[in-house]
Amino acid sequence: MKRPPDISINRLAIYLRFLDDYQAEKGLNAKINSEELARFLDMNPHQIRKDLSYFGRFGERGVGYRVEELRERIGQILGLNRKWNLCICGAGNLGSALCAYRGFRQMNLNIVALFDTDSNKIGRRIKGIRVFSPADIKKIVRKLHIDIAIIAVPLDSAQEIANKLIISGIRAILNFAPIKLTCPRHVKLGNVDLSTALINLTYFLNRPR
Amino acid sequence: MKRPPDISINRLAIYLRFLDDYQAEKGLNAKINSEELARFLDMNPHQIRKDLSYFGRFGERGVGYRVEELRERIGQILGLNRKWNLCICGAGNLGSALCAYRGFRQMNLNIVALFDTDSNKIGRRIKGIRVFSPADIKKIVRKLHIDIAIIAVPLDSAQEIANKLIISGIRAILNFAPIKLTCPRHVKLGNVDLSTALINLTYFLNRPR
DNA sequence: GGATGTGAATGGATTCACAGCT
DNA sequence: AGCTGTGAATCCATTCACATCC
Repeated sequence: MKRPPDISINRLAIYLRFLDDYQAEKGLNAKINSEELARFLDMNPHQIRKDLSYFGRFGERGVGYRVEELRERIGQILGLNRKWNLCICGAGNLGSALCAYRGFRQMNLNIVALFDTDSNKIGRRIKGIRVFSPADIKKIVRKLHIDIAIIAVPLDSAQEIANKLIISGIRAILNFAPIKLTCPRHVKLGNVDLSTALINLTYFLNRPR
Repeated sequence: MKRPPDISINRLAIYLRFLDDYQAEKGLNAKINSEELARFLDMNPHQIRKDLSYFGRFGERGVGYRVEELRERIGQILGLNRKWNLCICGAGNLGSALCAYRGFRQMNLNIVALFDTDSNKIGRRIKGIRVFSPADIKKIVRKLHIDIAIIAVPLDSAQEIANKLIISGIRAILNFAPIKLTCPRHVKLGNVDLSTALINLTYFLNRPR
């Protein structure tokens, strides 16, 4: 059995979200097979089975998957059966949007602090989340046991904030600024670029047909 | 010469953004070769040359690339040498954040309308962008010649809004709601999922090391 | 000489097809 | 009988190596 590709891990998250909804609708004893699941998610059933096979055996041959069990086990694999504490750096629109994002809470991802340089915001709450000064990153990360930081600050301050996070002992950073951050090996770095998806569309619209 | 893979197109956008900045710093006659470019972007120079080769010839052998020319031609390929009109459906935090996102304006992507069901917002402006009722989507899309719509509404109303956009004659949709939208072939659909990137991190943190 | 551009080789991911279980 | 789980086959992307041209 080979090491699962990153992209399979992404897809597990998609399966999990669907199974949550499906179970909410169909109840605790719901069953589903790879073909139905594929139809719902507009995917290939072979791929779903292959993705799962990297992590173990989850179904009953001749029957399919018990939704509750599959949900539980994917949660375990993704580390979503425990709570994670997150902070968001940058209390602008993007930071606020992420604070309010329902998908996080549902996945056991709890935002416990915001950081912003704006002294009008420091000490107040946004979406119920307390705003701190970036000068206090180290203190707060330790005190609140923050595992993951999200960088939602402007381009120019992204690396500076990242450095503060790194010395605070954070374990992972998700960066929304359109820049390649440099980061030591022991801090896991993820990136989201909001504009590339859009530029893909302009490319397709621009092509002569 | 084969059809360029989608992922090469994404990378062109990354090259373009870098070249914009690089030219701003180094001036109109700047030159760069694939090795330097790769170093800046933390990539492999072979990959950069391969990506470019799908679309034509851009450099001078023995010299490298003239930044201005490369910038111009990548812009052409991606359709970013013309303006695009966008609308954003959902004037919540995410919609507002996207309105304020500097990266769009810089790439000739102009947000010209917001749509929201909240009657307190309709008729007002957010970040300088006028808010309209979703009932007026068809009228406004045509009047303002909107090419691309961004869906930043809650999960439950995403498909409904998508349907309105589809009948309005929109050409492309970028969906931020965590759901697979159904969409006719002639409307190009892109998806951005904010939580998968995060869940990738929890997976890595969760793995025994 | 020196860097591009590109076929060929390698490495990964997806799809297939069927053995293996229930 | 029927669906999972998985090696093998295919397909696609990345990396390499060098012929090519300024």
